[in-house]
Amino acid sequence: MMELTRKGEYAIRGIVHLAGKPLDSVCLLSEIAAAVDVPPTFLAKIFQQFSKIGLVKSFRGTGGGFMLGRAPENITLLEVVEAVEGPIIPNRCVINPSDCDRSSYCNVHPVWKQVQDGVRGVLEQVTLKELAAGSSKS
Amino acid sequence: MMELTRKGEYAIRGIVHLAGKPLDSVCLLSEIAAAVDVPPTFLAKIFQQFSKIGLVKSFRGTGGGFMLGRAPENITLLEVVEAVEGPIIPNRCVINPSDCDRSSYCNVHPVWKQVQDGVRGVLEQVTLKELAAGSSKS
DNA sequence: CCCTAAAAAGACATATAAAGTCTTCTTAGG
DNA sequence: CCTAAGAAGACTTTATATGTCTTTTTAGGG
Repeated sequence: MMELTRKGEYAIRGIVHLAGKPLDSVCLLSEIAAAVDVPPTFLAKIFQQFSKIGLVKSFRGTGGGFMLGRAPENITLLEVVEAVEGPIIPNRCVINPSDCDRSSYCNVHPVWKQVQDGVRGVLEQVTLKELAAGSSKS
Repeated sequence: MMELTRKGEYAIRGIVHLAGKPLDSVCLLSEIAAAVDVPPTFLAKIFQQFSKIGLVKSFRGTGGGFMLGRAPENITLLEVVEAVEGPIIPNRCVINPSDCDRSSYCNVHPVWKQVQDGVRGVLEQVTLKELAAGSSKS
């Protein structure tokens, strides 16, 4: 359980690759897709999601492509993962207690909250800069 | 992401209910299913999995049913969850590095390991005894 | 102004897994 | 040998993951 989907994995690979590029250099989606071995059409969807929330900037037309929306040290793994996978929710009742009609006597509830906080805490400490370090495959 | 499935949720509800019963009392599956509001046929599958690894003991025929396999303070939430959901694996490459052909230059790898350890650590600290406390709906 | 290169958007298709059901078999007690 | 349980496995249905395809929009260059 708790497994990252392909989408999440591809998302990380793709944006980490971009983060390894010189800042402000525009990068073709097709180039990224080839470099990280992800279906280009699928990666396109992912980068569109990134673009909407400003994790990356996109440029259309000739000479277009993508670049990071912020400096890599200011983008956390948590942001990347939640951008495409949605919020980290070990159990429905963590968000909306009313989803869990037994919440009044549910001792499991706080445990899931703890799991959620733990996972988010780990992912929040990691930035794209760290992840891109050493993976300079131009 | 990272969401527990229904199966996992049902599994917890069911075995926590059982843990709230007096020790060594045999409990009908149908009674448990009704009490925790889970489809009986589905819960049957879940308890069969529990039975195979000794988390519960089962008795067939007239007067049969289920009881906990061990004292509730000796069964952790981690065991329960992994029994039905499988091992906690945030990313495939955590288990088998060969699944991740870019592991040589993959800095994300240790992060997932940390997530895995964190989640397991939390779930391992919680026992059925604690979860059953206060939920004495006989 | 057109032609081409790119991303954006949305509909579509397929595959896998989750969620649940049904039927038959085995075991045990009365 | 009849009935009450759980065991086992096939089956169905639904949802989600994983893509693909087509059309549209945007921008640059001749």
